[in-house]
Amino acid sequence: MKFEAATIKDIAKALGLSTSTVSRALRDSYEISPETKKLVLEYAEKINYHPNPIALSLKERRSRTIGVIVCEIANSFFSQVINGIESIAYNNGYNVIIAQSRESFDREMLNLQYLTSRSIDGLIISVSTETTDISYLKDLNKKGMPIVFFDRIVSDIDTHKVIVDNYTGAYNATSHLIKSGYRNIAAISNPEMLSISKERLAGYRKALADNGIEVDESLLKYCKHGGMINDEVNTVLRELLSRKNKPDAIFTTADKLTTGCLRILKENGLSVPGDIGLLGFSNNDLTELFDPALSVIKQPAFEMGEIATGYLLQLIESKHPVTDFETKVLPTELFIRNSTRRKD
Amino acid sequence: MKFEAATIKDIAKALGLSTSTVSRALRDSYEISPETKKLVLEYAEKINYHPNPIALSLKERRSRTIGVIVCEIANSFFSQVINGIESIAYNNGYNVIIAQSRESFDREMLNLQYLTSRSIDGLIISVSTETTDISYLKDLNKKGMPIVFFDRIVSDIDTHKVIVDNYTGAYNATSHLIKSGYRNIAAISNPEMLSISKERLAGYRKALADNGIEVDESLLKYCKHGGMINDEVNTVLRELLSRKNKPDAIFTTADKLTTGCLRILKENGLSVPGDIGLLGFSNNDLTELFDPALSVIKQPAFEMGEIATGYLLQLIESKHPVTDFETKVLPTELFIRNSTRRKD
DNA sequence: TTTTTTTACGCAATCGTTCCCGTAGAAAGT
DNA sequence: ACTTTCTACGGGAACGATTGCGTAAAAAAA
Repeated sequence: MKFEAATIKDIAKALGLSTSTVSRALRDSYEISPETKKLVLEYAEKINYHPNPIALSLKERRSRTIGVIVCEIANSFFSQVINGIESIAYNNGYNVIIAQSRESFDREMLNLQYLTSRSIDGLIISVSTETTDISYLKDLNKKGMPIVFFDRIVSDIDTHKVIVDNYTGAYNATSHLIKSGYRNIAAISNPEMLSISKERLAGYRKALADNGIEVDESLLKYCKHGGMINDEVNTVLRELLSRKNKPDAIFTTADKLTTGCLRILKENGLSVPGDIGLLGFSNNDLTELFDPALSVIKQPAFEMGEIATGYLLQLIESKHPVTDFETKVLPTELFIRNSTRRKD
Repeated sequence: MKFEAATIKDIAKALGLSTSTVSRALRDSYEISPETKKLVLEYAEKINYHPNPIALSLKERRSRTIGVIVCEIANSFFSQVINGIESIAYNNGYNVIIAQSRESFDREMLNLQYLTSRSIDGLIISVSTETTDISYLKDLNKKGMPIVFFDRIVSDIDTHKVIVDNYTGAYNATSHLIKSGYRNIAAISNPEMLSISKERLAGYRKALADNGIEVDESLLKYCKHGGMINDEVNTVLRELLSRKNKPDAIFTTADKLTTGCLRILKENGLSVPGDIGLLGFSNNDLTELFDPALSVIKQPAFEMGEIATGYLLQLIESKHPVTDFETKVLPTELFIRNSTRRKD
């Protein structure tokens, strides 16, 4: 079963013209007489002719397609970013192919190879929690593949990047916790190698230090798979809650960790914020409906996608190799709700 | 700035062979001597050769790409379906292009034209709330484009379909509301033209009837844009709540409507289930964290994606035109939580 | 009338790959 | 020694569209 589209040849044959003439007529070339143009255009319309983009891609050696790799589209943050990406891409006649790494380096590599072999013109990526070996990305970039990083960036590759001010976001969030009376604040984070983890934990540390609270490293927990595996959040929470000086609040650095934490705290019969405060990064639109309504740090996800795509198209369409790269840093927004409202 | 990949010609030139020989060596043809094969394979590996899929697509007149149109990927149900689609597609060497209609018929048409002009081999679609004119889809199907519908199907086009038993799902949900003591049960739904709306409302009606409750048509409200516009949920809720005999429970037939309802009820200071019960279709994984934990009807979204893709690949790869079509009907699952737990 | 210019088209190469043919040269059969 | 059969490879068309170049015929200029 195959879908056969009309080609320029069909038009040429039907009208007794050459394919060149038809092609030129369709593109409104000055060398074609008005009558012929009219003839061709009308017939093309009649048989519903559309140029074959694959043939065009082959000829022009560009696919007008950009690849996007995120860990998962079911994550609100990433789906919002993707919406931003698509809005700009489609407006510029570009197509978007989305691939999910699911926080696995192997899957990320597979997707990367798949996308590049599919002749994408450029790549927008937020790396997985497992990604430490960036040689493939580096090679790709060196060979001329335009790449833009967002959110989870890698510092070693020189290209455009779009992030938020993770440090300040985490600093303000932690400060808010302290101001609310919490002292023994644990942090649950993605692996430390991740750029966002580093920055967010740095902000957390600084806020504690600025308020005269010593950083207790044993209150810092990492989830290797970014909470993709529910059990790992469970494990670190059990560790934290079995301490003699239990934390009175938890700061989480990722969406999945934030909601995962709340789920497990509730499953364990702990009341939030009664027994323990909770605040974390999350772009989920429904956190205000939670019990308790969650205090969260939000990123301007849609805008990040827009900016990243703007950067990428700039790289793709630049005639000369670009050597001057920008890193756009956007502000985060802190939403204070019940999960950090201490009853005292 | 352009990314130039190695071609078969590069190999041919470097080794003093013809492109035909290289091509055959790479495909392990019997007409090529073992020594030549080894030579070619090693060199190809060395320069990291990958066949250009665009050239292949042009030659084979298939893109190994399937198009997916949903209303939005940020919706849990659809992102889960997409995960199911991708898992099967990738395992079979197919690529997936996702497009969002955002409940707009115009956008759906644009995406449809875009995808077909991008030479997709097949299409998986759940139509928008606005879609009534299906002539384009019909034409496409007639011309040989393999199409599989899921969730929001159209009865007029004969092809494979994947749905859930919406009728029974809604029947059981409504029965549960009645058993819980609710009598004056309103329903908020997507437009009636949508297959799922029809079926779900039919289940709702039958459950009322079977329990001796007369269906009050004025308790049935429709949201034209499926809750994409927050205001429309607001409007219908205001209408319902300003009645003299207010509904004591609400049954919603779509994810966005369910969460939207809860948000507005809370904004209006109404307690759920104290003042009003709430139960609806939703595939959101976080509804149990809500205040109150939401009673929901879930669809086996991932499985639906898998099955739809299986059907589509079957259509694409079938040598002969397929005339015998299946409609797979999967069961829904009812989760009873606090939003329907009447305090009495 | 002859030459030049313009108009309006066709031919053929190109993109990367596959595949149907054709064919040297070696091996095998007579 | 001569014919036949393999073996191992090359030539070239094809997929659909674009585009530089060449060119008849018509129009304009000489």
